[in-house]
Amino acid sequence: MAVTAKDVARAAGVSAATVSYVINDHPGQKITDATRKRVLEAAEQLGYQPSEAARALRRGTSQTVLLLIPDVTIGEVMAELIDTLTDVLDAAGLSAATRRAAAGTLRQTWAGLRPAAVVVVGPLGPSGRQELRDAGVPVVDVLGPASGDDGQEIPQQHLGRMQVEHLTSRGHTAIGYAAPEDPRFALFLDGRLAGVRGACRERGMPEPVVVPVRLDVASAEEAVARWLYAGVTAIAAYNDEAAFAVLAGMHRLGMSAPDDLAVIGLDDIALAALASPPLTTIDQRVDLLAEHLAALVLHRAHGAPQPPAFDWDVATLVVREST
Amino acid sequence: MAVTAKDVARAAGVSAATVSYVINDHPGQKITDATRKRVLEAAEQLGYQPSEAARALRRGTSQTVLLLIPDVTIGEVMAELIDTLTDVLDAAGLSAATRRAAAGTLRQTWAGLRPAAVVVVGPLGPSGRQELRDAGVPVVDVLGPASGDDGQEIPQQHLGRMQVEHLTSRGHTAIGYAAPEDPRFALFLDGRLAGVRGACRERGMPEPVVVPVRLDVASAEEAVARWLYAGVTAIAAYNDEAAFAVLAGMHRLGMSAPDDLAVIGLDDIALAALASPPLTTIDQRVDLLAEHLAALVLHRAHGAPQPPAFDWDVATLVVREST
DNA sequence: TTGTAGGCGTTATCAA
DNA sequence: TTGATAACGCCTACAA
Repeated sequence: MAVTAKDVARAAGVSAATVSYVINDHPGQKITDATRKRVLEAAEQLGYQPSEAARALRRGTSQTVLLLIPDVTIGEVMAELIDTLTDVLDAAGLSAATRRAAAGTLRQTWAGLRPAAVVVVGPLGPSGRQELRDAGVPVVDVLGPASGDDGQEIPQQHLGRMQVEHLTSRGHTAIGYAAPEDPRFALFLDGRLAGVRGACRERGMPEPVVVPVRLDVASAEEAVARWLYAGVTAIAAYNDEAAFAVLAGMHRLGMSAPDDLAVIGLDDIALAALASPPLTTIDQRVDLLAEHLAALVLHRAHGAPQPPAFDWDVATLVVREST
Repeated sequence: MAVTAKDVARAAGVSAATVSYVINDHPGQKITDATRKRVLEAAEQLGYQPSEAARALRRGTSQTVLLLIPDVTIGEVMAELIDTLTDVLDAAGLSAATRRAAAGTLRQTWAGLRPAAVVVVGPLGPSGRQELRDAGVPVVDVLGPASGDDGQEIPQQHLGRMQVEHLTSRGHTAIGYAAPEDPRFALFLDGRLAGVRGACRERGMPEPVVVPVRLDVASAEEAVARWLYAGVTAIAAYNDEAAFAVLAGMHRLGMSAPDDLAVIGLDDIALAALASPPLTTIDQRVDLLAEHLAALVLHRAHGAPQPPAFDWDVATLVVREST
């Protein structure tokens, strides 16, 4: 059997209530140093850990933060986001549980858990958001302005814009965009592409030539051919993987970056430096974003001080040789 | 306020106990169809979800499965493992929570949670394992025979062996091994390398020339030079990323696979097909492994039928052009 | 077939 | 400064 507060109380010669006071540093409770010491020692001795279940029942809300993630194969970047978030929350005594946003009814997903907060990484309709709000569950949003005042926006547009800025700084005036086909990428794709489109328009450049690219050479080869036909001289890719595909397609056609076609990726995955030629890309610093989101959760759920607004400009251009 | 069983009971004109019977299909309880219907309708109507906290408190154990993962940057494969595991468990009504194996005291990590089971992906000393066993928490192990009878073994050795088998089938008799430097990879590296060594020995081949490789071109270039000097004609890499590094190093030296040096990776990440040349590798089918682990958890924690032993031979050689 | 009551471990209120 | 007690929501003997 597990060690309970009562066991500790008995060992320390106090009541269970006192144990609770000591363990939680109950504000406004005066505990003798001697008593405190006896309790802590007994707890240590017995390896006491308060039952999360009982705590949650009593407090009406658990210490679990629900991470609603999109229904896409998890890439390196998403993994890092979840990972960092999990670690930081863990350090604050919160435990993260991930669920696919798509799985089952939304209500089913959180209602039983009484989460301390929900971090929305994937899509979540306004009705779902309202449902959560009504239930008093803090919602922290990774995406989009649709989330309202407590939402935070990954400026996906900003990322697309940065890609175009770099390409034009290299003298390119007609660019193509390598977009993944799977509609489940739409979540981030829409923003990034809008940024690219906007940046082109502002500069008086023609619309970007958007071509779907799968992660195989044949598909990429075809895409490259289309871009060439359209007179494009540089490609912005949805992410580094798409950029790899473009490079592979070019390679197959006997072309090489940046002379035949310049390529810029997005994410700066570990392999980006190993591409041939090494891939110019953008590091969106998802680690910093994760820390910010965690701070936001702590603020909304635990009354921690509100973190300063996130500085999206941390995204960093990593210039290598493909542009 | 959250909807409780009592609310449902009131709405359906029955007692809370009856609600519990209906919700849980309590075995050996006869409930009138009319009553059952009324209860289910009321529950649906009110959006009732039983409190996990109260359930856990009552049953003495939560519905959470703890995933102890190694303290390494999460790669595509580890992400897929965690991801699949989370999904399958979720479908069975269990929720997965991940923790770095290294974070804090082990006891601290699980004791409060009263997990339904612990899946050990990372390292876990025998004392820790014993502690869990003493507490009656089922342990499911991804790695190594050290885990005892309930542990499952990823045959890391088998994977290394497969690499060598393929290379020898291509006529190579002297091979090199590309090993990541970070000691935190030791967990899997040791097994894979042992498999490579064993396979070489069995075939009367010289010991593999093990060279550390970081994910940058300079490091890889140096490694390739050392292999050439040692008279090696083929490289087995710890994983696909290391293989990419080797290819990049060769490229820089004006060499190309497989003529100058053959390269085989491990994992079959999405980018493997886009390497130049496309990377021969091994798909270890971590998705199937994850499903098996989940079945094992369900068996040990929920009394589900014991799954058949996992067939490690599902690992599949993916032959492309780098060998 | 359904209802009543007790207890799981914790914390908050109130009394000592 | 500390202790007794009730209540959080659920499940399950047992009683009706």
